[in-house]
Amino acid sequence: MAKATKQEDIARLVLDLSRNLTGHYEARLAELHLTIPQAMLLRQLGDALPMNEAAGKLHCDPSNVTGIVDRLEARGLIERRHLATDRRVKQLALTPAGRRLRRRAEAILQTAPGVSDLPAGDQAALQALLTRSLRH
Amino acid sequence: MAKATKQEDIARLVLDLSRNLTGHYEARLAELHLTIPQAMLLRQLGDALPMNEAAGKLHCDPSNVTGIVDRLEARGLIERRHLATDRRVKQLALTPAGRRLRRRAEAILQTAPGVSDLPAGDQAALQALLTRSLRH
DNA sequence: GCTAAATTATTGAAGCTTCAAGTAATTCAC
DNA sequence: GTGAATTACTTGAAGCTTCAATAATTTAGC
Repeated sequence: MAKATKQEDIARLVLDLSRNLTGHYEARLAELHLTIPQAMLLRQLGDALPMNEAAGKLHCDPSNVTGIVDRLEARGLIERRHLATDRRVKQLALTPAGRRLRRRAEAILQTAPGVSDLPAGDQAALQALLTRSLRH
Repeated sequence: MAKATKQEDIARLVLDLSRNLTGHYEARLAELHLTIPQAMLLRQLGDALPMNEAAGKLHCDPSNVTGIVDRLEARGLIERRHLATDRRVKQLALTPAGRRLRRRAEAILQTAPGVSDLPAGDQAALQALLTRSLRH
């Protein structure tokens, strides 16, 4: 009776797989007492970054970054630095502790359960199809 | 420099595509003044359902359903009905207005931009690969 | 140079999400 | 049949998300 169109089925699969992945990342990052957005932010801080640009990288609103930074800063993982040349912007920079934790978070974000069990050929095919879907 | 593994790339693509899809649904559902979770809940209410089971269908915590139901009920789209045989459970049922809105929400949830632009053969291949990834 | 417009970060409101704790009702165990 | 677990729903806290509004600063126009 469902009469779901094929595109609807595929959309469901994408959302389900996405939920699986984020659930996995959540669980693994919880061991580091990090949330996904916090880890994603650390991940971007190879070099110092204005909050402004961090929001861009994270595909979220700048107002969102404020809270994430507040919590990471409270833990001493990052710090806000006033930029001398433009006193509006605050540069985000890792502390030594932040740098250490970032390495561990990155290792977690590099895994992809489910996907990693596919044979190499299938992974390549999947990558190509997803890329094409995204382009549209 | 990126040195990202292929599985990491694929995970990114899945998350990106998922973000695209939910962004699309959000925008279209906003025309009906519905959020995605609200539309998902309406979608499940072909027949009346205990809140309990609704939480299961939505893959979320029961406490979550309370708030979503509060808002839909405040708009007169659904109602809580006490079950006579077990006074703990509250059945969720659509009102006539809810039934009408549900049809419009379903039409939106059946679309899948990006995916729908792939040729039929690619769609089938993508569906197979995603299904296999989910099984692992 | 000085006003107007644009830009950066923050705050607050509303909604979703999870978890932990609490209440009410039912079931189980004896 | 009464006391103890179990189950259904709710509430509250903490975090993420968006949007709208605000303060501080910078840039542009004139």
